[in-house]
Amino acid sequence: MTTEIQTPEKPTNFIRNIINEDLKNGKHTGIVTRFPPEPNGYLHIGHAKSICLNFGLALDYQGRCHLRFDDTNPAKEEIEYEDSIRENVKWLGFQWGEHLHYASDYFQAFYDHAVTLIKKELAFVDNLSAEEMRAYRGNLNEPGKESPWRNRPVEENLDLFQRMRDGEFADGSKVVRLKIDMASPNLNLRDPVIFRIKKVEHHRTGDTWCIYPMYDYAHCISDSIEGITHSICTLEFEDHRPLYDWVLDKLEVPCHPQQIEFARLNLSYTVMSKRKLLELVQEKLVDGWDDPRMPTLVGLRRRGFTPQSIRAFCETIGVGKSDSFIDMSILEEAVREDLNQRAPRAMAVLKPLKVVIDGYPEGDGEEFEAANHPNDPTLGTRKVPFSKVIYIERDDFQEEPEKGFFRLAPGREVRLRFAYIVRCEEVVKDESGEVVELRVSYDPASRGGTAPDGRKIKGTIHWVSANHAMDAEVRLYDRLFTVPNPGGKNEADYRENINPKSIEVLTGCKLEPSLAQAGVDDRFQFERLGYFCPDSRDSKPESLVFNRTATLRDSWTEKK
RNA sequence: AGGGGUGUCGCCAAGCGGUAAGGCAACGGACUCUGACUCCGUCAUUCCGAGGUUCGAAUCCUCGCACCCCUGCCA
Repeated sequence: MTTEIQTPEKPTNFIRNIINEDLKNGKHTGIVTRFPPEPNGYLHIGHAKSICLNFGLALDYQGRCHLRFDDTNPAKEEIEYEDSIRENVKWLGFQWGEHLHYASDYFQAFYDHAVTLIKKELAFVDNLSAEEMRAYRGNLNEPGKESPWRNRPVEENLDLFQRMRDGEFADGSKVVRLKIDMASPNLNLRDPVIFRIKKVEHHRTGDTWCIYPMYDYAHCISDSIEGITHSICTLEFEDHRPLYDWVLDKLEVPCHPQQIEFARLNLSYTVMSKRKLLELVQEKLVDGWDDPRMPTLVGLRRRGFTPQSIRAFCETIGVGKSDSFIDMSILEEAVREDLNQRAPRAMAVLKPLKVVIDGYPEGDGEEFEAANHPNDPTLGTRKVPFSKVIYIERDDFQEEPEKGFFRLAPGREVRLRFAYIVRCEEVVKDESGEVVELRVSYDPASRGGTAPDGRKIKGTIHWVSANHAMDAEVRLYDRLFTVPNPGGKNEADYRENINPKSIEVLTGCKLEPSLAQAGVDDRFQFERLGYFCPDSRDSKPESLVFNRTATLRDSWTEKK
């Protein structure tokens, strides 16, 4: 008998294999996954991998994926993070529909199940202090010792637990622990704590609780309550799986989801830990959580990354169990691939060099019809004004052209994109010898850019008409760190490896007028330079600010 | 008395006893009004190592080696 659910012909991975098997042998008829962030920080590209995995699986197998906030520790969690997380997931293009859940929705269930465990003599209230408990736990090589409170009578445990809940005891004075095995080689099984006292107001439940469940205990029960079939988490929870299974085995719960672990994302030239990200923000080493150099989703968004490109990235890196280290260039390549297809082209001169076209009439000049995309006519065309004085990129002129350089140089011809072929006739310098202006002649017969005599013009450069140009600030972003693994073991303090050139602010850049209409979500390719977008925070109609998302590939500079 | 994982091309990653997919990178070449894009071609006789089983092993067995994770009342 074959399954009705068609197995997608996507690149396979071990998780899909498990699901396929479960569907085939009838263990499940559909799948339910979940993305369970703790609302204590901003989502980053590593979370995107998990989001794409969980929501992607649900989509492919026509199941569903829940968004569940793992809000079991009110001391660390804040409502503002929640909003950001919801928005990020939505921005990535995924929907949880009815299934927005909170671990805090299940607080009563956690409590009731703990009572059951106590009654079954599988849990007890412990008076040991945190330090004592650490001492009793043993270590990697030695077994732990049982707490002297481990064999309290059930009634006493029940009474104490009730009073913990009622707020009779101080924070830290008591916990409830499972009775598993203090000699287990798996430290997670040495009578783990499942409830602790924290007289802290919870952002959703207020002060109705002063005891809060621990992750290991809450997570498996939450999964079960929601009917999750495959509970996907990262590798460091592998050691917790026996505990996940133990709890569900001892309790009468709706179902027993299968926990599956995969390798978290490591990206070169950035850091991914919440702690380091937070430090970067707090120490003002970056401009905030949404600094375009940050690997956070808000940062990537402000930088100009599209949801599509991030999803494509997650698709291409795959899912496995071996510790992987993905090169930043893969992420960059993902945006280029997406934007190359969709971004309208425009011309912008970042480091302007004035060029006067001798023989060209003074005045308003003329307009050229420019294609918005060289390979996709459906993106239409726009008018680009041209006149006697224009700006070109300083880098597109070399007084003494190096070998292989085929742009503008004294006596050489170059094509102004969409406009005319010009020849450099004169180089004007200031007292210090710096080139400040070029005088060029132009070939009126080459209007539009093609030479009527069919002569080959190797170089085509971009330009902006001086009279029509709009001034703008352009921020050139690069990798935040100078070393591939700034958070690695061998790197001293990652702060010392921050790339001083990770942001270069250019002012007085010249943009073609059509860019004035750019909206926050618009992405452009500035021809021959890269992909850019207006800065969502700082760009104003009267003072434009653009961010560079990524450069174009450049086999010329690379070769040098 | 430690336990749990992982090792396939520079980076990811398929493969599940029948003779090493794919992507990115790299390297050639074609095309080009973006040194972009696109397009063609090349790129692991070998799968951490050593033995063994088998007609046949990356896949099974044995013994090693390397790396990652675990001693929160964090998740």
